[in-house]
Amino acid sequence: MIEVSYSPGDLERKWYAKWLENDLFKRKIAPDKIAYTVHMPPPNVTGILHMGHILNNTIQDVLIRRARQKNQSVFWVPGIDHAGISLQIKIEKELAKENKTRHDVGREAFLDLARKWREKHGNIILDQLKKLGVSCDWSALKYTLDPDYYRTVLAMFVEWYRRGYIYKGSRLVNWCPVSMTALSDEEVIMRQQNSILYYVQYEIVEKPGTFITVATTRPETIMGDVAVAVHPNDERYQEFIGLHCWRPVLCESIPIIADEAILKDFGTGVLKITPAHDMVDFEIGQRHGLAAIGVIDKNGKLNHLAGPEFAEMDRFEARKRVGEYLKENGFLLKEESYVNNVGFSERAGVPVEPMLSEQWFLRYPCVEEAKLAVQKGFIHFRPERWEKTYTHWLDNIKDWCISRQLWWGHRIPVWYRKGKDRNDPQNWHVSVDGPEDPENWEQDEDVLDTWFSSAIWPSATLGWPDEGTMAEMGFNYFYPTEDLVTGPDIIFFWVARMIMSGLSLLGDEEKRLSDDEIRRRIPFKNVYFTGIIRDHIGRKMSKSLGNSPDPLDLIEQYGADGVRMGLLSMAPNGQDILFSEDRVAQGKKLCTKLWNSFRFRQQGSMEGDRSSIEAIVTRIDGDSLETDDITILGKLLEIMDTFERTMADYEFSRALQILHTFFWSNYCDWYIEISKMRTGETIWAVHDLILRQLLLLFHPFIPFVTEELWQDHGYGTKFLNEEPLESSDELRQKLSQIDFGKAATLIEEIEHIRELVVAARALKAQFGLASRRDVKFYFKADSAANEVIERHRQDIKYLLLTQFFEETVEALQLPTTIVTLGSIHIDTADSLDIEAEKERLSHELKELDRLIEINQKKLQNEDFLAHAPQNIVGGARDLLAENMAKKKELEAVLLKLSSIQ
RNA sequence: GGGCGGGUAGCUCAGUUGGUUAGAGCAACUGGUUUACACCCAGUAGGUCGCAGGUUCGAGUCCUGUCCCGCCCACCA
Repeated sequence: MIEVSYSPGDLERKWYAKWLENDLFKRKIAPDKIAYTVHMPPPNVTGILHMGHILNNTIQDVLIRRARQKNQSVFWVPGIDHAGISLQIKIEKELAKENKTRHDVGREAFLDLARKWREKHGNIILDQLKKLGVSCDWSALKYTLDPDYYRTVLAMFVEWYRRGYIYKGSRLVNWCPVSMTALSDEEVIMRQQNSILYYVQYEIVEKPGTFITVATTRPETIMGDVAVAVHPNDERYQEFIGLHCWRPVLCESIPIIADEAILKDFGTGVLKITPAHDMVDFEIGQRHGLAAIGVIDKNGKLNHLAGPEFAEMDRFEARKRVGEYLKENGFLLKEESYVNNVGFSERAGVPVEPMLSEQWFLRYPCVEEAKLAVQKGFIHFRPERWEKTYTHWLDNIKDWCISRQLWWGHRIPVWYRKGKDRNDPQNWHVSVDGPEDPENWEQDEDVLDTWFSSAIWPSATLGWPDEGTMAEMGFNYFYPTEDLVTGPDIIFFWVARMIMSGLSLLGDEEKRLSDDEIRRRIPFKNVYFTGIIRDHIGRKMSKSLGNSPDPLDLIEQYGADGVRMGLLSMAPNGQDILFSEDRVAQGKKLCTKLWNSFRFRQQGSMEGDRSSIEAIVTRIDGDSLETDDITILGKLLEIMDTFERTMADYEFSRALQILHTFFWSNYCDWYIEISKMRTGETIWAVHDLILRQLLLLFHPFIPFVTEELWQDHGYGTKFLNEEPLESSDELRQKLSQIDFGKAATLIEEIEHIRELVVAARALKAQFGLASRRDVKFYFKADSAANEVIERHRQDIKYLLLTQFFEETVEALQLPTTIVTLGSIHIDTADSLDIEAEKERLSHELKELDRLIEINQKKLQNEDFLAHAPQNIVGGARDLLAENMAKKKELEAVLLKLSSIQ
């Protein structure tokens, strides 16, 4: 017997421990079964659990548990990411408290600190996930800096280097002056800024006293100007092209050139060219063979090339000072405020500095195949619209800067011969294990972008490229994986790169991959993009806003089951999610209701065998079955079908809605109430059938409470998730002794009874008699309807809480309501306010008239009759007839009322 | 500048290939402890489906235009 009240905390801890003890989540290579694999997006070691994790992992757990119910061999691979730049910043901050930099402690000591931090804090988020009930195979947990994973990442670098996709070059990259490293384009986020547009005059060398005016937001880079450019067709400046002008700061003569890239209608149409500090300028500089003068250092301060007046000055301070200098010396024509977009470092939150530096780059492999894989449906995105975003990115893809000037991460496996030119590949050694004579070499100081290491995640976690480990992990069995569940914000960072990596590396280099080969190499077949969780007014959840609830608090308060249920119910397909704690509370309510429905069940005899469907079915006596039993079972089979369909489309909240309505409205509010009138084993067996099925259907969403009820109720000896879930057809087979042939008409009959009960209750409520039990009802119906009512008379009386529900042959002078089966009168026992009643009925009559008019109009329309399909026309006719009949009844009652004065 | 998503009841959202009288939950209001459940039950009220055209016998659903809100991409200094 279960406890009186449902309290999730203890039972959730209990069952998670038991599941782990019994290796319920452990993968099994079972060739006779279909493999079903999912990779958990590895959270960062520095991460703290937020609502996004909860949603994401709940969805995965639902998919995984469903797969177990379908008797598939399941492998859910958990992991954790070393979070390169993020943890490095954290450790540096800790050092800063002691006034130290990483250079003070040295590389090895620094890495030790980071490792220790990870050991201490790195598993917190995984422990938090366990509270949610995630059923992943913890024995397969992979960390991106595990020794074998580390080697795999290096092997990936070496292989791509060997194939010619990785190269080293001096390019203008996004530089973060705070983290002191290069960043990829994806790590730069554009933000709107209120800037100042400075109009600066440059005097023409050949025409003293004549000026050309440049508009710039970055005066601090003027010292790096090597030219001034205009559009070749710009009439205003034709005479100046080919001449020179004086650079206003650090005075020097620089050429005036023409280039198509200049926009005539922006600012003055004149652009200052600073190749070392601007992407466009860099390209123009390349085209015109101009030098690049870098005046800003890696720490964001100006250097000696900016001249003694500005050297050592911070770039933003310098912007102000140069502005003042220009003003004081008469170069500044005017300044105006101006809103522009500036790239910021995602992690450090400061503007990035385009900086010329030596970096490693990846030319993406298999770009075309990656597009095809999705276009041809080998990989299916949900919602599908993300395909466009994905394809658009691939169409405009640029080489990826993969080197980072950090220490925490996978160190680039390139060695340079000591004392030789590092830029000459003759002096390079590229391998996983390094040169045999390490004393003559020094390794590249940089590490790889964290996202580079996670690009190979799906196959590396399954043992690739080591054949022994692959066999042990069951690579050929579990790869390609089935579903990936992730946020659309990392579609470029992670999803696209995993696809390209898999396509490129899981086989030899080929000019063009065949469709079969693409299918073999892709890392996953479906990508489900979740929505982003926002607060109740649509703002992104963030620490600084303090609008993000702590998931652990929620779990404490509502149980993991409640949180899972609540979150899924508020997560429509592919749209952002407005968080509402109210929904979480509702999630818990559902669990409580389920709990209480079992307490109702336990009031009945618990003698009968419940250990299987077959056992339950043998307890059913076909002759004792009533309309309500067949109806509820028929309804169950019906919703199982729609449930399956919506789940197959990954429409979780809709599927839940279907279950919820069946359980709450059909089962609890109707069937349980009706069955209170009944006795005998058959009715309890029907309850067992329904409850058993409900536990199975609900289990993937609320695993804990369903397990508790399953075990307590004796539905089986195994764990609930080891029990297969029948399809509705299989269940129908097992219930073959029940005649569902007439279920459709029975459902209609029950609908009519329900309509009658609802209407009669409403009548009772309208006259304020809801609390009274001695209210008398009369009904008037034709003979067919009378038979139906007679069959359900006891139920009706019970549901209306009345002892008196009798037939009358003529309309009575009592408050009345008209339903399909006939008219219902209520005896208010008080003297009737005839005028009020007439008004109430007239109001109802008006509504009926409106409905009648709609259908009459339709049926009088010849075009409608000619074009509309038969069932629609028939439906309109039936409806009209039904409403006409009701109207006739209503008018009869009204007439009766009018006859009494 | 380009692309995508959204605008349906006070709030959050369903509404499947156009087809019977546009739904649910929450909130509001009314009444109720009847032996599973007040984390409950019964009932009431609340909508010109952003706006304007069009196609159609029929439009929340399809087409065109338009206005808001949100996101992504993009080198106008």
